[in-house]
Amino acid sequence: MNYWLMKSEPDTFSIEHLKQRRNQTEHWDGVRNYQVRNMLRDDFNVGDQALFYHSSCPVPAAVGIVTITRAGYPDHTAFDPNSPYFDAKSSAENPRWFMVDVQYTQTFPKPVTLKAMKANPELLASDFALLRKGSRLSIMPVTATQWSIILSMANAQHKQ
DNA sequence: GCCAACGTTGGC
DNA sequence: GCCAACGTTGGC
Repeated sequence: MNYWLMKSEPDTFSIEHLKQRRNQTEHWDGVRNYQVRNMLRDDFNVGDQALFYHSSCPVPAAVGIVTITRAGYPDHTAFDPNSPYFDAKSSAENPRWFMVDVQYTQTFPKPVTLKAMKANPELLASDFALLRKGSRLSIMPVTATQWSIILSMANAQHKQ
């Protein structure tokens, strides 16, 4: 099983939105980057867990956990001419873009902010993809070590 | 295959 | 709103 970090702009789709969806589940559509596409298509497994990360907002932070309930399958928004994610070069016969399903699992008592992560020497030493200069991927892998550091940060913040 | 121009991301 | 960093596009 793998760990991931998945970015979303909370104005568009926050962890609260996910929590309110039917079955607290939603497909993660709209990825239009090949590196991320490859991860969605090839590396996501049912049961994987991901940090839900709020980006492009006042306090960028990992705000909770989601669980992967369906592995990579074609992103149908690419087939819809009315969708902002439409891509004429993607077809049902030869899909170019993929998505997974995620289910709400947990909201952290307090978000683990980007600022706090940058201030954590262990995370910095672990070469965390999120903290790499110029890192812009909307989905990135998280190691088991990084995962446990971030969860312990979430819990430590809770105890304060 | 190179690379300039352009678009996007995302923190600040 | 700014801008650094990166990805994509398309002319050559």
